[in-house]
Amino acid sequence: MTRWLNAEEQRAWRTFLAATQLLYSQLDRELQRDCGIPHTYYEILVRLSEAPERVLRMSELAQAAESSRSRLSHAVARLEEAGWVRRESCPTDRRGSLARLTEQGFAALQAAAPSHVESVRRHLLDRLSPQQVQQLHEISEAILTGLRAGPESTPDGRPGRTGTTAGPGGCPEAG
Amino acid sequence: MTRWLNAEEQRAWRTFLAATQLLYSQLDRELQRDCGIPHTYYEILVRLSEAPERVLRMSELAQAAESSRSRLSHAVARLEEAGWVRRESCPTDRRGSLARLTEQGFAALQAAAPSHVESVRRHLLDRLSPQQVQQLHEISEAILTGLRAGPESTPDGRPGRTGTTAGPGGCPEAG
DNA sequence: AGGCATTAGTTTAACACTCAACATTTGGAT
DNA sequence: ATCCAAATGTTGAGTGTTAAACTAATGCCT
Repeated sequence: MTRWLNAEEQRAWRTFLAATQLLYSQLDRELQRDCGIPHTYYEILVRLSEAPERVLRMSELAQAAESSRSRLSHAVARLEEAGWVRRESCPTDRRGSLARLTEQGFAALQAAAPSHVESVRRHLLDRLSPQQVQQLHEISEAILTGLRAGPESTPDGRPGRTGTTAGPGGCPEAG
Repeated sequence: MTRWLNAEEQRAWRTFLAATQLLYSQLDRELQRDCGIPHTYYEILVRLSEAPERVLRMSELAQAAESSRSRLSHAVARLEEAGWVRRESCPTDRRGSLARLTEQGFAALQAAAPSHVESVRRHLLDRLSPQQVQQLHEISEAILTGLRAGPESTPDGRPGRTGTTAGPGGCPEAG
């Protein structure tokens, strides 16, 4: 019953997996080395820096940074200790709280950005042709749309794949 | 001096980032739910299952699973507690140790594989045309090659990109 | 043989992430 | 008005990851 991966699908999946894992661990390591924060924290600072007045509700920030509420809460606590973010109470909703990027935080982000952008270029964009960058964009868009639609939806416009080739003999080649 | 990202590069990078992050967290969550281990552990079991006699030196396993030695050491300790992997001393090198997949571990992997493969299909492969799968493969190869070559190497066969468009006005759009 | 850099693997501590439980507030339904 | 489900945000426990220090064995070099 299981629709195992055929050889080409398997190669594609495993290569993708390895490439993205190495890519992110490399970017994370460089960011950690250069400015002492993980990439997810950097992402939070970026989203804040782009918001009007550099303030956002926690929940909006969580959404913007693709983070869970819990993770964001922990992260902001840590960024607050560093003096890069300040929490304020929300005037219109007593449940809520606001996260504001401090001047110090903005300065830290400005200091970190050039080397991070350079990393992204060096490890990703410079390795791809402009056409591949375009392709990667479209592919990512498709994946994202599927994931955002929720786990129940089914991709359409594509022929059904129920008849794909059979799986492994003895061992699960499902990496 | 900084080669900031232009609009298209920025969109591509951010979409890629969001898509892969959501994809992996989704796959991880489903694997955790269905068989109680993170994806990195699953990867370890798969690599062991494919090795001759289902045994590998720790260092070989680390390489195969794209893991650091430290991480692997922790992971194998945990998998050993579960009875899925057993450590043996290496006969040819007294420093070394071998990790062997137990029958129990193999059975657990077999049980986990179908639903995991289904996840990979549902969230990734089914969303892409066969051509896009091919493109993703090539893109991943390119990234991987660059990363494996080491941080010092420069991509070749591509025109230099020193003259890209300038960066942000006030704030680092480097997400 | 002796010395020593290298390699294999583990360990510790600090940190980040997840899940579930929790307190609080909101907003609608009756 | 009252009740209750839904939403906001935090917290704590458990788990995984990382970097650096550490032990032990290897193999080369003289």
